[in-house]
Amino acid sequence: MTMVRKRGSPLAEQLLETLEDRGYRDTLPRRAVVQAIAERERHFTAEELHEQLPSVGRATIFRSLKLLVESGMLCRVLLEDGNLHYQLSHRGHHHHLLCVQCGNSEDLVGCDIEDQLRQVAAARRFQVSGHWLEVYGRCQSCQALQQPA
Amino acid sequence: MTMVRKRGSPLAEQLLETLEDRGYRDTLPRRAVVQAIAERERHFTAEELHEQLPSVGRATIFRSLKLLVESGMLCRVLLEDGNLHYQLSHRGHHHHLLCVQCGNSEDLVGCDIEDQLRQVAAARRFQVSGHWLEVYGRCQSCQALQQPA
DNA sequence: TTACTGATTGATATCAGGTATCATTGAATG
DNA sequence: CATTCAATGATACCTGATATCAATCAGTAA
Ligand SMILES: [Mn+2]
Ligand SMILES: [Mn+2]
Ligand SMILES: [Zn+2]
Ligand SMILES: [Zn+2]
Repeated sequence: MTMVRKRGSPLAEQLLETLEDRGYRDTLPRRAVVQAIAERERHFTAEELHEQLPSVGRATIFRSLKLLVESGMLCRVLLEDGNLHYQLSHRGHHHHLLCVQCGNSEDLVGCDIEDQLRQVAAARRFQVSGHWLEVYGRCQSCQALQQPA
Repeated sequence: MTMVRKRGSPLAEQLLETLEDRGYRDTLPRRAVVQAIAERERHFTAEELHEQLPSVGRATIFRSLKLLVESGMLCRVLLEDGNLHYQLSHRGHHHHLLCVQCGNSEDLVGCDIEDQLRQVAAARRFQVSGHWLEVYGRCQSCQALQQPA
């Protein structure tokens, strides 16, 4: 009945290493969660993850998500309907172009929204320390699918 | 035991009129909710409102909030801690400068973030239809209060 | 290898914010 | 007034998440 610690995908291993570097232990439930996340290509909810991993306690699912978000490996995505999803984060700070039709999200990096914000806020003596931005619309493929009139 | 329909503040009356123009009835619970909101200067939660108006059913509180948001008279404010608050909205689309220290929020109107977004997204063939933006930082008075070194 | 110890886990309870149901009430209209 | 359907509120329920806490296990030291 001894569970074997199997090697996960390279991405999963990398995520686990980062957690270890931060002082968190390499546990079986954690491995399962991280591996499942590493395999996902789209944003997901905590519940979806839990359905996929019924052997992992719900609390542990949420604890792992929080850990990964705090460590910058996971980002939270606010859908237009107000639901909060999670998604692997490969880069630093960025935003999302969320397609309201197919649900896909593209990362929006290197835009100068930050500088813009800082400027416009500075004019009002407001010291910007952070922000939250989600962009909703239709992705290229969804446009192509229905535009051809 | 017949409740009297009292006249509310000018702002409350104006909000109610807008609701009536949209086909919603002028009811006693609605008046109470709208009046309470009109008196608030800061963002608040549904629960806070319910505590203030225990005679109004919880469901009605939420229904009224949704109505006012849909009608553009109330805006939802996403705090940095993830909590959702509500706040009177006097103008059209705008954003908030949220002070993480005192909790106040200033409206950010007339910034060109929208155009920026549309441009940067268009370059990626993404058709922007909406967005959500909250800006966090410190307001002028909170800076003044603690900066004097 | 084994012993130790605190981090981690999962069952459970609890919470916050919000929606669905539905019998009852009451605002608007004529 | 009488009618009628929008609105209400009690209740149950739901999603997403956290608090508790005894049991377990990963990492380290012996
Ligand atoms: Mn992201
Ligand atoms: Mn606002
Ligand atoms: Zn799409
Ligand atoms: Zn402030």
